[in-house]
Amino acid sequence: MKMISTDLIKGSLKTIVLKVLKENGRMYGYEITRKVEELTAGQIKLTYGALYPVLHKLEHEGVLVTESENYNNRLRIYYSLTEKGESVVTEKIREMKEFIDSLQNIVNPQPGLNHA
Amino acid sequence: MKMISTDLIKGSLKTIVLKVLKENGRMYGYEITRKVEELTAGQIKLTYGALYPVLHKLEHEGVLVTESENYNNRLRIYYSLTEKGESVVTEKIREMKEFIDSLQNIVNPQPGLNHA
DNA sequence: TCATATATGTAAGTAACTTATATATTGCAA
DNA sequence: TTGCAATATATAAGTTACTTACATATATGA
Repeated sequence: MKMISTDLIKGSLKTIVLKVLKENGRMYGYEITRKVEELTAGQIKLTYGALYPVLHKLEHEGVLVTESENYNNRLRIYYSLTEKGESVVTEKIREMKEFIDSLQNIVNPQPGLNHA
Repeated sequence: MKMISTDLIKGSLKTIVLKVLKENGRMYGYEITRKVEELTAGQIKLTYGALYPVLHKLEHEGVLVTESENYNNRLRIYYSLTEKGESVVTEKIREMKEFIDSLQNIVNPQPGLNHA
């Protein structure tokens, strides 16, 4: 099973990260990539070069907060949504659902259902 | 109803154009943007600065061919899929369907359905 | 007469990524 | 005991698919 082209995924990263955090509460970066892989049956694999900068940016914007911990001599930086983050993710998900609907109307058009 | 953020749409443009051309046969650029707007209830509006370069590129790659015509003193350049284009669009649609499935598994996770 | 719709096009700029690189520990297999 | 895969985070340089702005021209309706 071929992976999805990165061009398609590009743009969805932030929403994906936030939604996974909303579902699972506190998570660390590495864990997020694994969760996304699991949810998408390996179709979407986040790269760390994309993930960490996004997490830092979201923290800087006050959407996420961090807690550092040590597990088995390995640093883990847990991220969780702030109150602001909760409302951001709600809006992002709404938008993504509309996006999915739009794509579905294109790949699987229902004749007569849309007439502008 | 707010439009979908361009970041999300970015990456889907090529597939959208090709799929619409597959459904409707011969179309000109302006017509394509209108059709996409119609199909997505105004959610996705292609910009000409993105559309025309993509059409030219796809023509250059042998995915599309053009026929110029004059309608009401206005130039219309009709695009249609080549044989190569047909197989390209089939693959693109397959990929987009997987993408939609993946996004759906994220925004609407089904517990217990995915276990890696 | 003036805005809106129709129709195509290019050039400059942005930013969200990818790819490559860096570091360090654990655990398992050869 | 050596060496690779997995775990864990991170930055820097480069790419590219777009957006925004600009350019041109006709038809149509207010």
